[in-house]
Amino acid sequence: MSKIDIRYPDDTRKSFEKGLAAGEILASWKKDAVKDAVAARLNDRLIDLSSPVTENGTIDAVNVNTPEGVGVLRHSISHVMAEAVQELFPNVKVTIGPSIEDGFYYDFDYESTFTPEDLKKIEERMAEIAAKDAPFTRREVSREEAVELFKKKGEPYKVELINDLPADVKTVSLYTQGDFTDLCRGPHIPATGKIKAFKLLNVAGAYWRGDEHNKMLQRIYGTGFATPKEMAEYFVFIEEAKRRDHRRLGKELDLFQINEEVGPGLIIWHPKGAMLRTIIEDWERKEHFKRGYDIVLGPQILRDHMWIRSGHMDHYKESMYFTEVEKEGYGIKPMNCLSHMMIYKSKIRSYRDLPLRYFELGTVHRHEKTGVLHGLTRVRQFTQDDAHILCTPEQLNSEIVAIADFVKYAMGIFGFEYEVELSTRPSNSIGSDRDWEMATAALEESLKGNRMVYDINEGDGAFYGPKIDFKLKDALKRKWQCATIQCDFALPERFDLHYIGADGEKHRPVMLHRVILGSIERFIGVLIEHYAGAFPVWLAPVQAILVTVTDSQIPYGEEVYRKLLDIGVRVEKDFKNEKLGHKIREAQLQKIPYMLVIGDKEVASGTISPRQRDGKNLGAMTVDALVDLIRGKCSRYE
RNA sequence: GCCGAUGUAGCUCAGCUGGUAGAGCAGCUGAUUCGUAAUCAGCAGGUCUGGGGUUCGAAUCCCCACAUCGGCUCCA
Repeated sequence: MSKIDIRYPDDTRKSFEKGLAAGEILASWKKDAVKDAVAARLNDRLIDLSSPVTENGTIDAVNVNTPEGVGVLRHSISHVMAEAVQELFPNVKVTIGPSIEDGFYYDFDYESTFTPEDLKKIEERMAEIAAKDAPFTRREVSREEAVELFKKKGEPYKVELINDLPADVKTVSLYTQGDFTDLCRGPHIPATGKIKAFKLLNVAGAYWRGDEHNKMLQRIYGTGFATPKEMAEYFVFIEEAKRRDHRRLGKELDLFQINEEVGPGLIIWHPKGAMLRTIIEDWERKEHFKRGYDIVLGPQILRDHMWIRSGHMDHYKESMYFTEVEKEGYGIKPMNCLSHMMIYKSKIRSYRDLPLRYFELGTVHRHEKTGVLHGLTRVRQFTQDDAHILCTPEQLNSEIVAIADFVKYAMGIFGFEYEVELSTRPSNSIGSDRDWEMATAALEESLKGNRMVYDINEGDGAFYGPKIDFKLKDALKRKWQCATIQCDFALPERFDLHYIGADGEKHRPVMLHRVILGSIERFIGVLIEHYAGAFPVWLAPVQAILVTVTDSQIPYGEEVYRKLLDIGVRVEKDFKNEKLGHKIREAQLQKIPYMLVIGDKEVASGTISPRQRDGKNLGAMTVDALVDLIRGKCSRYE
């Protein structure tokens, strides 16, 4: 037997007989190294604790309290769920079951449907399997052997998966626990006894291999944790997230409604929501002027031939609404770019004019499929903080960098963290290969030049060009695209845009489509959840509310009210015949930043006593002092 | 669009196996005039999402539509 040399994370080294199990190698390093371990990492590869180690390298334990470790645990729980499901429902066909953020799922093909009672039964069966402490065992077989095995078991999906593996894959690995064997890369926990806390959450439809042309399977979602305590904490988080849900807060704070009678995906902004939106839009206009944008406005409907020329008719028709005016077909705009290009085309442009930056708070309509609508974040009519920048190819990079800076600044203002993705050419696209390469390279170089961290999203670009997407997360960690920068060589070509260069010749400009907040509706949705409805003073639709202790202070209260309104403070009054505690509570539930208490003392001294939303009492102060306080909190945003 | 669940007063929700609808909060009226998260009493409020059907009788059972919720696909 030959020897292997092993290095541990603390740089101690040992040598072992080749083929010793990873778990044993770890155990001989530190006594408790495998106590919380669910797998091992050998040279950056995850393996089972029971896997024989046959090569030199660095080894470490993967503990269940790490993100990777809990992923292994959840993946193993999904196998246990599949075992339980097959025992309870023998004609179910298994497909795939990975771990995901916060849990796991497994997709099954089953002619009937799983009910909540079924989930309960499955859960009980899983607990029994866990109690058995059955070991997970791995074996490698040839792909032919695996195909035979799954054919015999009557598992066509598994057979399809194996058959679709690349030709150079000669063997596959199988994992067995109890009587259940699954095609799986692994690794897995040593035995089902490691499963201490799990819960099945819900059933949902999911297409086989994520393709809507394929059969719809039934996906069971669940979650699992190292300990019941961690799982309890997770459910507390879920409850908190539900309290932050913008659809709930939108109702409670009286910001907006979506009315069935009016139509799905259409937002009706109530006074407070409209105020919030106005504040954001005013801020945006100002920020755009600072950065050299021109404000423009285009019509809501444009003749069909415009959409034919742009390619929307070929590539976007099913998402558009159409209408007819005097027998002439019109398309309701789903994007703002066409009008902006017509502005560009309205006269001859010189290279000296570029870049031109046209900004519009443009309202667009998109016919979203019914199942995708979601509060403010996925709607059928929305307003974009849209701009189109027409520039020379040489100016592209600095313009993209400037936009990325703008995004960074804006997200800083609202306190958002975000992720960046570069989306490349989709299958259904217009434009030449060369233009796509140039456009993609321009975006990528700007990201790299700015040392931004980003992921690549293959084939997810717009039909006219690649894009950089900036994604924000909502309270339930769902990601929403807000800002985006799209590089477009195709539309300037289609609309024959040009400028006169220094050489006196015509040249083609490049167009950048970009939004900073994206859809204002969506952004506000995410913003509501981000602040849990407790908006900072500069954004709060109501900044302060006057509350009287008794009716006798009403005349003074009215005086203060008029003064604050006049100064421009967004103030309300609550002079109802209720006890102070009642009014404080109502203002608190409305998350108003300042409650201005007026009792006899305040009337006598010509003051108000502000109580902050956080419960802190600021004591009596003059109205002027309060105004200074509020203005101080808003100054950064003016 | 697809899969599943849900749809009762302005809001949150009860309403068992079919026997003609109930609470809390909000609203209105009155009493009370009170110092930092709910004062008391009374009143009013519903074609039980809509449309068909089964039945002597439907909020309850069946079918269809619409909407919402959770996913899938798609997407700002």
